[in-house]
Amino acid sequence: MLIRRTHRTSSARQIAEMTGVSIATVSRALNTPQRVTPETRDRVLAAAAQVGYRPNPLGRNLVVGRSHLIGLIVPNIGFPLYGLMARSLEDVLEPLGLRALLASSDDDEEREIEAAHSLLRHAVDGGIVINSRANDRLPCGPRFPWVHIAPEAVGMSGAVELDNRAGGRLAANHFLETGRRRLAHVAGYGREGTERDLGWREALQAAGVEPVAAASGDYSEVAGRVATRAILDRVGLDGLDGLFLAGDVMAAGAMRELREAGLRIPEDVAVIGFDDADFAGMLEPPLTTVRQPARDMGAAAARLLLHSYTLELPESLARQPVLFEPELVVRGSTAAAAAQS
Amino acid sequence: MLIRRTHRTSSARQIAEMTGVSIATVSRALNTPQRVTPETRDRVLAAAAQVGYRPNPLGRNLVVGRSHLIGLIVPNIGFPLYGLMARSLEDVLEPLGLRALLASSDDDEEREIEAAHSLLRHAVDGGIVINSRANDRLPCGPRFPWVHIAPEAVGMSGAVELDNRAGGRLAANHFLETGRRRLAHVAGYGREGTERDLGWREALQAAGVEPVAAASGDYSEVAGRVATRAILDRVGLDGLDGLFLAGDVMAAGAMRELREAGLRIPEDVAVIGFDDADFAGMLEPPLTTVRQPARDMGAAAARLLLHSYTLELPESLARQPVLFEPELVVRGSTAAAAAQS
DNA sequence: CTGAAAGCGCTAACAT
DNA sequence: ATGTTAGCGCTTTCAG
Repeated sequence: MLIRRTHRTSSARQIAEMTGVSIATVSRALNTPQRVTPETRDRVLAAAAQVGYRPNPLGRNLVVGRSHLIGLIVPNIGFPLYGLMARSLEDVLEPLGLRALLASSDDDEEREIEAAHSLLRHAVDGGIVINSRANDRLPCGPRFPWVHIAPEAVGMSGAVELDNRAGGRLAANHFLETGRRRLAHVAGYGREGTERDLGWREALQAAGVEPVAAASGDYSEVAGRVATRAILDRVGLDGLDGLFLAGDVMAAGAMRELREAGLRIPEDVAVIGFDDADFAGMLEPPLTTVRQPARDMGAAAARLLLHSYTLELPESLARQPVLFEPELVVRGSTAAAAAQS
Repeated sequence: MLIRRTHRTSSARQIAEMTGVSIATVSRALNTPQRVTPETRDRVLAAAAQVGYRPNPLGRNLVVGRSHLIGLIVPNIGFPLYGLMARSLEDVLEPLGLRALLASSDDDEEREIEAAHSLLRHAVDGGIVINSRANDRLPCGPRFPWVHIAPEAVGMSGAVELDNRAGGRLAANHFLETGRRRLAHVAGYGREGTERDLGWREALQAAGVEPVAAASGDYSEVAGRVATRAILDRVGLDGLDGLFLAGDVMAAGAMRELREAGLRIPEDVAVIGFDDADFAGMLEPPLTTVRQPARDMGAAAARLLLHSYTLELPESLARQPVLFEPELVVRGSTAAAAAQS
C-alpha cells in the first residue's frame, strides 16, 4: 500500500564515499565547520551541494532527542481570530527552526485530548493550545511544556489571557460616557463570555445604571439576531439605546435586526462588538468594538513556550497567566461623527 | 542551552524488561497483534498501558522512512480563505494519521522556496502549496509529491484550480440578466485576477455590451475605494449601474465609496464581489458574490496528494488540473428583494 | 510464536 | 583534525 523507497536517497555515507572522508567528518563539516580543515570542509560541502544532500532530520532527531516540531491545537484554523494567532506564533517560531504542527479541537474536550495524543505521537517538543477545554488534563510527556492561550480554567501557569472583564467595562463605560443609559448585553458562553458580562455589569453598577435587559448567544450571526429580537420584544423600540455583544459576528447580526426593526444606528441604538475582527470596519456603520490583540497574544505564547523550552523556566515567572489588555476601537456604530476605519 | 533529556522516557526496552519478553515482541504486540500469542500480547499491552508507553515515532520513522507529516505552504494562514482550505485539508489528512506542518509564503517566491526547503528538512512525506508563485521550481526530493491549489502557472499537473474565467462570466451575465448595462470591473492581480477579468469581458462582448470603465486593485479595502472613486470620476454618478470587483474585501470598500457618493445599492448601482468570504452576508446590503468552494478545493487537494502518496499515481489522472466551478450567490447588493444571508 | 541481530541516518564521545 | 565506535528507539529479516 505505502510506497517504499526504491533507491537510497543521498545519505551522509554516500557523500563520505565521494570525498573519501569518514561519515563523521561529513557530519562535522555541516554542523561544526570550524572543527574541520577548511580544505576538507570545502570538499565535503561541494560534494553535498552537488548531489543536493540534506541531512535526514529523522536520523538527527533520533539522536538529539528533539523534533523541532511544536504542536498547535486550535478550535478551528478556519476562524480568522485563530488564524491570526497561528500566524504570529509561526513568525516567532520560524527563526528558531521550529515549525507548527496543526490540529483542530472544535472546542471539544475529547477532540482536544485526541489531538494532543496525536501530536505527542509525532514527538513534538512542545505545544500551544488555544481555548483549551481540557486545561491541565492534557496528556503530557516528560518535560513537555504546554502553553495556553485563553484556557477555560483560571489561573493556569504558562497561559496567555485577555482581560475580558476589563473589556466588558470598556464597553459599558463608553456607553456611559456617550450618554447612553438604556443598555443591554448579549453575552457569550465559556469563561470569556462570563467575564465580559461580569465586567459589563460591574461598570454599570459602579455608575448606578441598571441594564434594561440581558441575553446570551453562541457567537453566531443568528444568535445575535435572535437575542436582539428578544430584547426588543421585551423593552420595546424605545427601550434601548446601547447594545453590547460579546462578539463581532453577533454584533453584525444585531445590527441587521435593529435596522429591520426600523432603528437607526447609532442615532437610536449604539452598538459595540468584541474582538475587532477583520470585517468590523467594513460593516455599515463601521462597528465600534473591543479589540483583542490576537497577534500580540500569539507571539507572547510562542515566546513563553520558547522560554520553558530553551531555559529551565523560572517557575515563578509563569506561575500566573500573562494578561493582555483589550482596547476600545471607536467607529461609526457608536459615534456618527467618528468613522475611522 | 537546549535542555537535555535527564531521565529515560519509557521505551520499548523498558516494557520488554517489565514483561520479560524481547524488545522485538513488544514491537510486534503493538503493530501486528495477530502474530503474537494472545497471552503475551495482553501482558505487553497491559504493561504498556500501565506506564503510558507510546512508541517513539522518531525511531519508527527512521526505519520505515516516512514521517507522516504533510507540508502546507499558505500565503498567510491568517486570511480566512486559506484558513478554510487548511481546515478542510486537515480533515481529510487526519483520519490517515497525517498531520499538516505549517509554513507561510506571504505570496513571495523567495519565501515560498525557503519554506519548501524547511519542510523538506523536516522530512515531510508530501506537500500542498496554495497560490504558488514558484510553481514547478519548488525543490523536490526523490519521490516527493507536491500538490497545488491555484498555482500561478497554468496547466500544472497535480493542481486544483477554480475556473476563474467562468466566475467572471457569472458576474457579467447576472448583471445582464437583471437589466444592468453601464458596467465596470475592478480587477485583481495575478492569474486569478486576469482570468476573472477575461471571463467578464468575454461575456459582455458576447452580449454586445461595452463596459463603461475598468480599473484594478490589490484586493484590499482601500484599493476597492480608490478604484471605485476613479471610476465614478470618469463616468459620473449616472454613468454606472453595475460594479464587479475581483474580491469581497474590495467590494466592501466599493460599497462604502458608492454610498458616500450618495448612490444607493442596489437601486442605483448593483455590486458583485468574489470569494464569498464569511462576512459577505453581513455587509449592508448583503453582498452578491461569486463563491469559491474553498473547503471542497482543500479536500480535493488533500485527496490528490493521498493518491500520489499511497498509490503510484496514474500519471494520466493528474496530468491536467482539477477544475472547480464557481457559483453565484445572489444577495441584496444586486436584488433588493432577495436578501438571503 | 518468539528471540537474536542487523540496521534505518545521524551525532557525539573517545581515540588517534 | 579526523577516524572509530557506540548508540538514539524502533522495525524487520532470519533462525530457532
